[in-house]
Amino acid sequence: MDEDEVGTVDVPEATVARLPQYLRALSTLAEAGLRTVSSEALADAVGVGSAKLRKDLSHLGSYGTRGVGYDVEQLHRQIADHLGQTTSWNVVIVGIGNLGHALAGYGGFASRGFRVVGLFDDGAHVVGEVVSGLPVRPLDDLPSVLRPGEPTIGVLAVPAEHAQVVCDRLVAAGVTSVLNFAPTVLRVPADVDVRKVDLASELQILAFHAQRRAVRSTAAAPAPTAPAPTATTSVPALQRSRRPALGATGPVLDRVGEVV
Amino acid sequence: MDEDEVGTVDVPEATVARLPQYLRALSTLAEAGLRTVSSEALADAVGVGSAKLRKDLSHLGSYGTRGVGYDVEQLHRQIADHLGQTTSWNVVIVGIGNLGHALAGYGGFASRGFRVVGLFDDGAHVVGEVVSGLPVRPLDDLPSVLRPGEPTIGVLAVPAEHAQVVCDRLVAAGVTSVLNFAPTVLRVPADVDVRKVDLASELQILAFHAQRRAVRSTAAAPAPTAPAPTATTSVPALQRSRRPALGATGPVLDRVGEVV
DNA sequence: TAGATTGTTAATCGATTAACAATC
DNA sequence: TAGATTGTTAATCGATTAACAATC
Repeated sequence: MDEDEVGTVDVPEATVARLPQYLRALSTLAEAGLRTVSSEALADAVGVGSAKLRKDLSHLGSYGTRGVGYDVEQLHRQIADHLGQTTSWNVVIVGIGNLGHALAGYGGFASRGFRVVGLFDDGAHVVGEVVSGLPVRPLDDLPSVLRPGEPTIGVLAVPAEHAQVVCDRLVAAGVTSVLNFAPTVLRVPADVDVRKVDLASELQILAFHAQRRAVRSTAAAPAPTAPAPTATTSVPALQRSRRPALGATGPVLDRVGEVV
Repeated sequence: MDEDEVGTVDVPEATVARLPQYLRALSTLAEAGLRTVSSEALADAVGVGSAKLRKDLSHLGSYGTRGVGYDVEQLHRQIADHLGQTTSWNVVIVGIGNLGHALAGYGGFASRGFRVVGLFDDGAHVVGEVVSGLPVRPLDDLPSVLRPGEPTIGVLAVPAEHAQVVCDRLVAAGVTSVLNFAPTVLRVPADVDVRKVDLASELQILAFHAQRRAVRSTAAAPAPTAPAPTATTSVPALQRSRRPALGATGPVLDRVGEVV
């Protein structure tokens, strides 16, 4: 560790993913009038351990003051710098369906320095419509909106079937950062960065854990000697689990193709 | 590894997060008429290494056939089982703003076995409105919609300021799985499972990497002996990086409170 | 039997955590 | 100086990966 310039030192991915949370917590603290904060207090506000927080900050070359803590404003600036929050980023949204619509109007983007500068869709019924103050344009207009030299993030909110094609067009137009809401794997050149948000997956993961809790609590029941007692007998739960076991409903088959 | 019953063996978190992707890929393969698939091919479709896939499946106690591969339908059933996809899950959405609206109409939920059974909001202007076929009800109606015995997932799409209060009410009503779209840390009892989706964070993480690429490519430029050449001279890029350096725009401060 | 592909082993890597010496 | 809190070290844990023996 020598140079301290932003972007010089390597920051672990897990740390990067937490930086936005720290930043947000610091904003809240600053608004509350706090000038200084300890790793303990900040970590707490974000719901992580203080050791992890300090480790994370150490990757930024951040300097707190021993015995005192961190200067809230300075640390905020430092993290914002690392996240590129000093620059305003342009965002284009492709696919103005249900979700694209919502994203176009999402206040959380603007407040963190992201400016939605273009909405795109090739559906005849949407093109031309004005959404959140911006006209929906055909995909062909992409190049005219993407100013080379201005960093632009592409948000993909199209159905899975179209995701790859649309992504290709974004890349062709010079976009190198893509946020993909379609449940598909996108193939992109090595210099393009793709992040994926899969809403249904999130529910599926929750369901996995919930089922597990349910099964566990059932499994913990003593093997019934007589015919099993009625429905949901209270059972010695293992760790977590308050819900009764799942009532079996008809099987459900996964389908492809639907999104947004 | 003895018993093979779903929910018995421990499955690593990283694996759980990939199961929905495998499931989806298997659906696609099945639709394409494939009866059998090798770990190589399936892994490929999901964008992971085949070793990782096989390791993941081994946690489920899955049995493929050496020399042959996996039976597409059987593997699909097996994973669906583990994910609790055999049961239909109820979902309630709280906060019918921009995002809640979109989620209520999101086709990707239904197709994966999630049924939206209730929409809630306390805003005078939304209550009573019908969204995607469901009436928006006041939060007080929560208990009447949540059938004890039916596993229900709560989706939080309210502004950050209200997230904790609303979450408390969900928990009080018996919800033990929460998907949180508000950029706040939720405090919940140990038996409640919370997952968070922070849309702005995703952009921030992309911005971090993009900035890094930009800085790197600039840093790789030979120290100019004469006054630096104009603007974006082509520069020996390190690995990735095609974009010019960021044009500095005014600083942007983070704010709290806005969501959805 | 020969070829293919699994399930598992062992090595490696990255992330988390607790503990503490450094230092304000 | 005494108390507080950082930044870092070292131990631990979990996840990834390559390689290969088992076996269809």
